[in-house]
Amino acid sequence: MDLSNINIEQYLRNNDVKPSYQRLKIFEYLVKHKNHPNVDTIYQELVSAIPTLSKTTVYNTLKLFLEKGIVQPILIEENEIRYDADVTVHGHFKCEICQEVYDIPLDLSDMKTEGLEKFIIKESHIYFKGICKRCNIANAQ
Amino acid sequence: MDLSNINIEQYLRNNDVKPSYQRLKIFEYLVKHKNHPNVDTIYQELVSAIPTLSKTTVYNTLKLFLEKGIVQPILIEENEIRYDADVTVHGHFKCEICQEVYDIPLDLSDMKTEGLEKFIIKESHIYFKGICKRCNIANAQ
DNA sequence: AATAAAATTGTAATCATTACAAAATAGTAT
DNA sequence: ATACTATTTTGTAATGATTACAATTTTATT
Repeated sequence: MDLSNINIEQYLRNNDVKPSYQRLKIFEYLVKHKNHPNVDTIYQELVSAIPTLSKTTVYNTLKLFLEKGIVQPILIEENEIRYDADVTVHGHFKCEICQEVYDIPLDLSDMKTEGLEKFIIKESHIYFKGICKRCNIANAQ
Repeated sequence: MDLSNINIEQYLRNNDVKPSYQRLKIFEYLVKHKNHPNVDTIYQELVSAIPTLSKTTVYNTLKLFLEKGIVQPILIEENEIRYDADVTVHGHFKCEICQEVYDIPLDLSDMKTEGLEKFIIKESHIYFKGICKRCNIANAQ
C-alpha cells in the first residue's frame, strides 16, 4: 500500500481520527519518511517545527493511531517499538550493523501453518535480522 | 526441537554456560514448561524453591542465555518480552482472549522473499495474533 | 586452607511509558 | 460575536521494567 499521495486529513477522518495539527504532522512524518521511527525519533524530528510539542502527545497520538488501526507497531528489538503507517501485511528486516529497518514484500498465502486449524488469525507479523545488502557489500570491499 | 529429555547440565556446558544452580533451574523451567514466560513469571515460579533468588539473577541469566543463543526472545506485545528455549525457527500465536502463546510449526523455506537478495538473514521470526482454538470454540457455545 | 575468579544478590539509578490535572484549542449553541 | 462545552494538548509526577554497581557468597585453583 502506497500512502505517499493520499490526502492525510481525509485519510484520518475516514478512519475516525479528528485531524488536529499534531496528528496531521505525526502521521505525515510516518508516511513521508517510511523510516519506521520510534516515539523519540518522531518527537525529535517534529519538535523544531512544532516547538510546543509534548512527548506525551506523541505517545497519545500513536496509541490512538494503533487503536484505529492506521499504524502498526514493529517489534524487532527488545528495547524499542517502532511504528509503520503501512498496515498491510509485509515483513521487516533490521540490519545489525546500520540498524536500519527495511520493508520486505511478503506473500504468506501459501505458507503451511499446520496446527492453526480453528484458530482465528487477525494479525500476522514477520521480521528478519541480519546484515543488509549495503553493509554486506561494504564489508566485502 | 524437543529439549524435554536432554541433560540440561551438559547442554549448558556444551553451549559455554557454566551450570550454576540458578542457571540450571531457570533453563529447566523453560524446558519443562514451554509456556513462554516473561522474567517476572520465571522469578515468581522459582523463588519459593530458591528463596534467595534475585530478580537481577533472572535478568542476568536470560541475558547470558540470549548471548549464547540457547534462548530466543518472543516479542508479540509492546510491553512484554517472553522467552523460549526452543531456538529453532518456528512461529508463535498469542490469543487475545486467554493471552496464551502457542508454538506454531513453520516451514519458511518456500517463502517468497523478493527484495532480500544479497541480504544475510541470521534470524527469522514470525508471530500471529488472534483467537485460539479453545477460546474460539468456547465462544461459539 | 588460602587465594583468586566468577556468580549472585540487594539497592539504587535509569529510562520509557503512563496517569493525571491544568491549559489551550476547537466546536456548538445562543 | 459571545458564552459554553467538549476535545486535545501539555507538563509534571508516578509507575514499572530493566540496568548499573558494589558487596557478599559461592566456586574453582593453587
